[in-house]
Amino acid sequence: MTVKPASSMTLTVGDVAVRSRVAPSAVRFYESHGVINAVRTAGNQRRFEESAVCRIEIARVAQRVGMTVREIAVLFDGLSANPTPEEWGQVAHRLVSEAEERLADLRTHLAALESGTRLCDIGRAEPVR
Amino acid sequence: MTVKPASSMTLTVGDVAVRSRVAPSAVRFYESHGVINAVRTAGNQRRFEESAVCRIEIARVAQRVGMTVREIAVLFDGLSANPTPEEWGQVAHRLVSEAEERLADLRTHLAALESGTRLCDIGRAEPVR
DNA sequence: TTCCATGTTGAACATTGGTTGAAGTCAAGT
DNA sequence: ACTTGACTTCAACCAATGTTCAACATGGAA
Repeated sequence: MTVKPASSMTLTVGDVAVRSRVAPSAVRFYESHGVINAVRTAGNQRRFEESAVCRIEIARVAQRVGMTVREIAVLFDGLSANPTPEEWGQVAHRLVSEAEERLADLRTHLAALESGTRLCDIGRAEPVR
Repeated sequence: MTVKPASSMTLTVGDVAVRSRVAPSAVRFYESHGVINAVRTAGNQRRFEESAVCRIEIARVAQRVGMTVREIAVLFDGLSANPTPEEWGQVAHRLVSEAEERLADLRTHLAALESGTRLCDIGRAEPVR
């Protein structure tokens, strides 16, 4: 049983840029940093999978929750050229887990600062007795 | 009824650096960007409130969830020199809300990408019939 | 009152995440 | 075959978030 490539590596830098609403320079930047992958044509031009668009869209929201481009590239590391919904699901899960962990850290630290032994309001003004 | 200042503006850059576990250069950086406030001694040296330590500690965890130094400075904008626990609580709440909003955005976008009309797995390989 | 650890400023450097521009190549339509 | 828009690389630049260095000032302890 064979599979049909179904539009494999057809998108140019400009195509990806338009579809993911980022500048072409950003598309090249993401490729050079391993967020997306490309093959080259005989004439040395990049060609991307449709999945590159998705990766970029995910990368943008991931950046908003504090992930670096490097971390995002690692997140996408084992992802195949044409990821299955299950693969996307795993990536999404790892991303949400990471973001939840950071939010939990935020809450923990804030709680510690507000009520812990080393609390924020030490040395505050007190009524003179 | 008067209040006792209780260590108002006594901390040097080095004191704040040690207490908040950042470099002295970072303390100066945060002051220059409005994350913390200082008064100057007659000899032009910075003096900080204890609250500066807390601001920096909050700032560090806030950065981990994607907030910029500028955004953090805005968050601290109305905060008094010696904030009450209520003021800290408000700041903490605004911070957590912002982080939750970003996490919600992340979930929304991921859900849209995974299952929406403009889904990630369009053009995927299919068995040849 | 002198010492020197710590403070000050300013500029240069580093890293991350890109954008812009120059100079040249590719490819798609006529 | 030519034109023209989109592609290529490389380098310079930008903003954010700091660090480091030089040159000089301060201030608390002996």
